[in-house]
Amino acid sequence: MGERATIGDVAARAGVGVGTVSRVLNDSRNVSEDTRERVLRVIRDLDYRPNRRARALSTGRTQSIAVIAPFATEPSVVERLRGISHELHGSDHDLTLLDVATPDQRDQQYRAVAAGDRFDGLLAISLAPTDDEAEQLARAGLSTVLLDCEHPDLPRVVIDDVRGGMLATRHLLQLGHRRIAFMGDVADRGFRFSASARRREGCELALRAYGLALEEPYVRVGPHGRAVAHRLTDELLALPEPPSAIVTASDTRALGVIEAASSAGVRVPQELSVVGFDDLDVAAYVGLTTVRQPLRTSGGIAARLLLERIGRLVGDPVEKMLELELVPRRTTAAVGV
Amino acid sequence: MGERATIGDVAARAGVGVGTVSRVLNDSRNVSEDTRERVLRVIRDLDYRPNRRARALSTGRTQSIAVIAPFATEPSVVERLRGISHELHGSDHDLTLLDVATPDQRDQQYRAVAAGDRFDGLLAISLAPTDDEAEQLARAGLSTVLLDCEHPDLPRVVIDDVRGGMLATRHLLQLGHRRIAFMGDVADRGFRFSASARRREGCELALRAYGLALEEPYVRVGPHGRAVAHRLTDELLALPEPPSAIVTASDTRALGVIEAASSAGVRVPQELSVVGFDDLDVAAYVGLTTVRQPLRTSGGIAARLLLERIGRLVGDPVEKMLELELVPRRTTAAVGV
DNA sequence: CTGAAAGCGCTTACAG
DNA sequence: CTGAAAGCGCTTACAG
Repeated sequence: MGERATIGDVAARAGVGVGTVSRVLNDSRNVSEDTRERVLRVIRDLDYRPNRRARALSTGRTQSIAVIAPFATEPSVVERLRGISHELHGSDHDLTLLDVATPDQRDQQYRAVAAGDRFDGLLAISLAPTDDEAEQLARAGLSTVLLDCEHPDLPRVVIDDVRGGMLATRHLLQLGHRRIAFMGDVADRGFRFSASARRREGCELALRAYGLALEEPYVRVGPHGRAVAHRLTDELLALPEPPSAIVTASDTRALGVIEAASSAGVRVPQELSVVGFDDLDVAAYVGLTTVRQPLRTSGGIAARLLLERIGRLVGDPVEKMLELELVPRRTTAAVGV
Repeated sequence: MGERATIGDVAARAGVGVGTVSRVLNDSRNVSEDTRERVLRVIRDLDYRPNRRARALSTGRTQSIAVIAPFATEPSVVERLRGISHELHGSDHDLTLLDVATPDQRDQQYRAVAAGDRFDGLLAISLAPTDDEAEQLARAGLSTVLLDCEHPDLPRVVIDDVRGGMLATRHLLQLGHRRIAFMGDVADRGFRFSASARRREGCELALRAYGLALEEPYVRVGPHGRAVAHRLTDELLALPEPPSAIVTASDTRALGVIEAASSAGVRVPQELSVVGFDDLDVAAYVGLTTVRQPLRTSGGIAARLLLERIGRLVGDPVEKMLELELVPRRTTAAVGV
């Protein structure tokens, strides 16, 4: 139980008061060069490191930021976390991961964070706060940045999901497709995801420009995941007039679509075109046509934004909009017949 | 800045001392039913939640566990983190992720954790501590569990990597392959990874049983990743007598091998058999023959083990050995010629 | 069963 | 420039 040195030990050994040691540690100025050096030497000799808990209690700052994320479901989240983690390195801030697997947990985590004594800042990925939650966070004085979700009062890093849906759909329209289906998230299972609904809007807008509508049987929604997408694809393929192309709200779903097509003996892209969303690593590998968004970068940008804001209570809720790009690969082709 | 209630507020309003409130919060016994109810009512009325920092300072317990992980490199780590996170839910413990991308960071993070005032426990993934570090951790009284790495003094959750290498190699030998190459990690870049070296040992043992040896040109090592594996495969294929099969130390590498073979016009499995390791989701999708290890489960088991040990200073260093299984799919076949 | 007090290891006015 | 002291919000012997 290594008996760690405390600030008192350092002070005693250096022949000064603890206040002076603290000043050397923080203030910098208002300490004579002599004293500073003596204290620093003792600190080194004793291998003294300030206790963060004590400091936190005293200053009200924790040096720790929370990330709320639907971790278990989306590989894209992992990319974002990488960007965040990278940016936090060397910033002297911990990253505490608050994993969310159910709507209940989502609510719980928001409440726990807003309780307000554990973190300096919050980064929420994909899980938009309610008005109520946003207010709680503000009241707790907790700097917050949203990533891949929105709230009018909070700074955020986002993409134009509507445009993303349009990009995917337009690509298919230009290839001659007319029977285009959309596969995405259920409206709202309590997570308050919004990206999928927006992408669907974009899909509808693009179709409308061609005088087409997104008919009900061509819209399939369900929880995220390859297996679900597989099942939904089976449904689409069983339709009297199956679609010739499917726009999906994520690469993971697109993989499920391809899998289902393959089991059903439907050739991609000859008989069915598929567009994903995200451009995960696996997309390049599989040759998936997709809408690329800068996942890792988005995490870095959000983290930097948060670090800038921590402490300062300024806060016009800026919005950083990241670029999208359609990446055509081998899962889309001109319409067959 | 919502003026959160403190234990003092509760005590005042309930007409008792703070010690009593604290007892209601913790002890349970030694408080009259009357008092307890009164205090609990006030706690509810004031929406009081104890300040964890203060509690931590006072008890020396942080309710927070650290996970050191080579996060940025391995998708398999993500699976493990899921298992850990799942197990921690409802345990009232935070998970702080200490990401490691370089050997320097590895050393830094170990040192920071061993400083000893921020965490109740440590879970180290794939990054074996040195004797020195293990001792520091013990001195700091920090409960530690290792996952996918070993130290004689610490409890650990592992697989038999040697056996894993044997399983993969034997499968190929039984298919008639004799020119078998191994592709894995460089000996040690400072991370202290050991899995790859063990798997290679297993590969050699299996070969020896057939009177074969693992010749130098058939051993290719490099940092983890698809791109590197691609390059190493190019080297192998350029050999005067290229291998007919490659055992890789991870699915990610196996994907790089397949990619390289495809670019080089070498058909898999007809001209080249490939075995991965891990059985990531993508393996099933791609049809990769691989050695399956229970990644997510391993995280859960390690987390549970850690939670059991936190606080209790007992500690015979148990070892939990998880099962391996060869999963034959479409990237291995009987030797061609 | 319960209150008053000391203590956890820091920071930060307040004097000087 | 520097020391002594109060305070951050808890827990936990110590009395009673």
